[in-house]
Amino acid sequence: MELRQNIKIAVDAIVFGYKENSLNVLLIKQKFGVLKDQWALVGGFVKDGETLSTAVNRELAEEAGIKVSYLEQLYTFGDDVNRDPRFQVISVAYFALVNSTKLVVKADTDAEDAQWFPMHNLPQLAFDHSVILEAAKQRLKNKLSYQPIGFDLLPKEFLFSELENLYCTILEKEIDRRNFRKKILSFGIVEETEKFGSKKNGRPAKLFKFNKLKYNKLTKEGFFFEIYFA
Amino acid sequence: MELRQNIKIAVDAIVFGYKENSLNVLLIKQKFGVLKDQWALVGGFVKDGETLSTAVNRELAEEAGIKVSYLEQLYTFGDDVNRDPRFQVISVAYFALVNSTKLVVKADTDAEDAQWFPMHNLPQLAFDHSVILEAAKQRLKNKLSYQPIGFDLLPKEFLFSELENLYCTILEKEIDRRNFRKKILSFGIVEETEKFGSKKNGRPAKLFKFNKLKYNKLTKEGFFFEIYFA
DNA sequence: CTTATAAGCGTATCTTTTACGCAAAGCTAA
DNA sequence: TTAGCTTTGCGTAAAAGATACGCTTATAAG
Repeated sequence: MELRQNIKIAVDAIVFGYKENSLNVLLIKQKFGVLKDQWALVGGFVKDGETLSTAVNRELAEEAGIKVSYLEQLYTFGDDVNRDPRFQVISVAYFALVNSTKLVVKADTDAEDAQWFPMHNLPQLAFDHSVILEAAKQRLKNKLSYQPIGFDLLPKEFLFSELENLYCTILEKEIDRRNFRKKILSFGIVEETEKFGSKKNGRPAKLFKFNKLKYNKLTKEGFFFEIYFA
Repeated sequence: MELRQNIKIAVDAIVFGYKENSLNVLLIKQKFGVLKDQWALVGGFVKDGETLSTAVNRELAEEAGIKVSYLEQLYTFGDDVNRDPRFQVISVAYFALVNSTKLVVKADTDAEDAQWFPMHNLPQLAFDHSVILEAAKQRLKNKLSYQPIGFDLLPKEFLFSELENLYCTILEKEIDRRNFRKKILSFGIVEETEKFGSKKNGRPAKLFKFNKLKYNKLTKEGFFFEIYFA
């Protein structure tokens, strides 16, 4: 079969990180090529014989040297034929989260500069990357309410106030501290440890951890994680 | 920039229809080519300069001659390099619904045979199409509970019992008739008409219709459609 | 006129959500 | 040492929503 098709396929990753009440995205600035001196999402072309997953993971490793704690396909962007000025490129975007402890990226891996930007202070982005980023932000906001992905943004052990602030920050909403705690604890998938976290003032707080195994077990039994607040 | 990439990009559409307590999928059987005599999803390769949306709509028109009432991107399948035995093909799958009145497709549009199959009696499918179909079924089940897409499967005017049976059938779950009705009506997005539907026996039932405008308006104001039942 | 069948309305009970009050445990500074 | 500030952690009353049904109404068939 002969098939002349000159469409190229790329993958892009939107990597979110959370630290000190701020949601951040990982962006890279290439020193050469068309993207020279422009901030862009981590990504690149898929190689022949490579799967989509392999491609994103490779780009994440090559361009940012980062290990993500959560990764899922977001959306495939191909309704703007001129999204790349060079030629027609379809981009399969992936949504990724990293543990806040890994938020300091070793920059300049190869020929790139990787840097975290707070969501409320973004630079100009290349191509249609701001559109893709907006879609990712929406996905994050939605998923936070019906899947326990917030834990992928926090360290293994965290304070309840950190979890609560994460929800408030990302959902851009006020949540009653006491009801939030009650709801989360009622699920039985977050357990308290013996350790205490350090804070400047106030009563010392216990560290908690997410029991993923228990979550998976409960999910199989029909449990449904859900956090909605007025 | 030189870029040798021999990956081809295709679109596939999973078209669902509902009629007489049965969820159906539209499949086509090509009379020529590699797919000769095999049932497959509607789909084909994207043409140069064509957007993804344009491609699906074109395939839907060409291969099935059908107008869908709902269309959204489902997922991009590209993690199995050999999903197509000829060469590496990445498929962007779309999820579509059609109004039950259009469920009789004018077959043999060109060189194909389009036919509706009930979900519980499917033929062998080409490629990885059964995997794609399974993903679509899951999407349908999920979305039904938090978006009013059920109406896209029914005629403009429908009986409450039809809507209820649609939910029971697709969710494969028993739902209390009276509570279901109460819940749906409480949203204020389904209105009763003056007309009555025809049924063999029992008390005659009013026809209802979905007020999409009102739904959109309410959604902007923060309304959230949600139907979960134990 | 009786029976069968599905539509349509109402209500009591149980569960969940929401809105707060308040005590406990540490830090800081007078 | 103690008063004042801050954050954690627990509890509870009231409001809202979900669930489980009972019962009437309207038609067709026999």
